[in-house]
Amino acid sequence: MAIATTPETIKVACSSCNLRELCMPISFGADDMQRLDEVVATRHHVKQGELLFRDGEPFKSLFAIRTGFFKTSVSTPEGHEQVTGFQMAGEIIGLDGIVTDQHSCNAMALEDAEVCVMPFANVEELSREFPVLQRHVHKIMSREIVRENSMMLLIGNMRSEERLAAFLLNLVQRLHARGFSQSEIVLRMSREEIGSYLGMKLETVSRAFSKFSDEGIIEVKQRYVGILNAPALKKIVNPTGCV
Amino acid sequence: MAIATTPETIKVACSSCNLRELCMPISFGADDMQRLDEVVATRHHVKQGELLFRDGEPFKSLFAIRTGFFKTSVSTPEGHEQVTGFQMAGEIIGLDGIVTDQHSCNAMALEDAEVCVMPFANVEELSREFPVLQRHVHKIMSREIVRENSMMLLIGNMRSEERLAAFLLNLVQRLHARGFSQSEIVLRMSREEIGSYLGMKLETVSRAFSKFSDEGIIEVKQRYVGILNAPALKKIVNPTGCV
DNA sequence: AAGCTGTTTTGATGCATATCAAAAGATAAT
DNA sequence: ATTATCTTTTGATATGCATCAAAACAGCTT
Repeated sequence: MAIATTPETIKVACSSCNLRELCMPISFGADDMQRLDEVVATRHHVKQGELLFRDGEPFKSLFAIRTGFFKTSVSTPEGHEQVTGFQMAGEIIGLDGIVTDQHSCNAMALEDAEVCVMPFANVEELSREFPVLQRHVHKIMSREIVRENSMMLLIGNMRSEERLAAFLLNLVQRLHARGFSQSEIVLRMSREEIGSYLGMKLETVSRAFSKFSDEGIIEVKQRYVGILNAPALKKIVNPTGCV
Repeated sequence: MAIATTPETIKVACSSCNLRELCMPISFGADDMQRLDEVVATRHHVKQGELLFRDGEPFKSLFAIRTGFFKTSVSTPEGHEQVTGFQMAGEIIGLDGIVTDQHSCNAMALEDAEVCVMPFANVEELSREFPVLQRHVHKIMSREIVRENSMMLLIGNMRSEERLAAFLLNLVQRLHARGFSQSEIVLRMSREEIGSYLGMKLETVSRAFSKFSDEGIIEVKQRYVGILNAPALKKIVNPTGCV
């Protein structure tokens, strides 16, 4: 199953986890809270560059990211990679494996990471018992469907600069929800990985960064990105400004 | 909620539905089978061109397509439409609405259609009672996530002709699973809708059709498409032929 | 059958992004 | 420090697809 992970087995409780608001924002009684802790079997560390799971591997568990940063990707037979998402603390990965009991994408740690291993059998069992958990699981899956809908819109309809602007805004918004700066990002992924995610080439990504930088909208220094003019970025994504 | 549908309210049982193998391929005892029938509250007819649900509308139910053909789509504020999927008999739509209790896309009937209305509260209640149904619901959502992953790969990495070839093969495969021909399709959607789905313009879709036709791979007569050389189509999608 | 409307095809041209190439800059290893 | 390796930037050019335009075609209406 999970390959390239350290065999470490720390048992830690959801009930006392500081990420619970993001990961399991559901309210239980004190007694039930102990039951909720049963969803997480163990924790695993994944080192930068290692795979948490890979395409074709048997599916057993979902993973909640505690620390670190992941990318998920699929590939053509010829080896062209398409990054399908970037995931950070509090987010759940592995949902792709449910349908066939096999994972259908790769999940690589872009920085040293720690994940909570949630055997899917546990998730389903507790979901039957606790409607609020059941609802939460459904929402997580639905959210992923909606996110991918909007990615199809982005890749299918927007131009390169709009895509990059949308990407940066989405990233900073999610980081801000985790207590990071509203205006500063340290990218965990390469230009090539951004390009793969957004359906463009790394050179095009680089050029778009340079253009935004020239226009004073952002400040770029390697993987550091400072957002100097967020409204301008938003206007690039949505020129009309309505909504 | 569901707009532009006839208020018809026919109560029909899943247990005796000829689409059950596609829609609810789960085996129950005779007694439990009656309970399963409770997922479907009513049926609705939707006329060609009408919306089953629209972006922003409150989410109450999932819909199982009994007959007919749908497209789902999202839009930019400026009004650019991105078709996110085409759905046919036996498939489930509405999953996008779960996360926010509001639909986030539009679902339009591309031909007169009939759907089974499955109030999501029923689905969740019965899922708690029947693990096999619970698992099925999870699989349906996971399948949608995996499908959208592969759409991102398609739109982000393939060229126009590869996209159209992949589209035709996918369509014919799904139709064949429903008892239709392996080599003939009557398209329910316009060139523009195909283009929107595949991230290309209607003219480009048309040119790709013409090219395939010139090469003798397919036969095109308006919305009728005959597949004359399926291996050639497959080779366009996957030139190396491995896998 | 004739006229109208919307869809599809085909052609000519333009543009955004890919591709090719090389330099500059960062990171890691010796 | 020095060299090697990988990433990023920038430039020159090519190309696939979009755009613009118009004709051909099918489906309706009268």
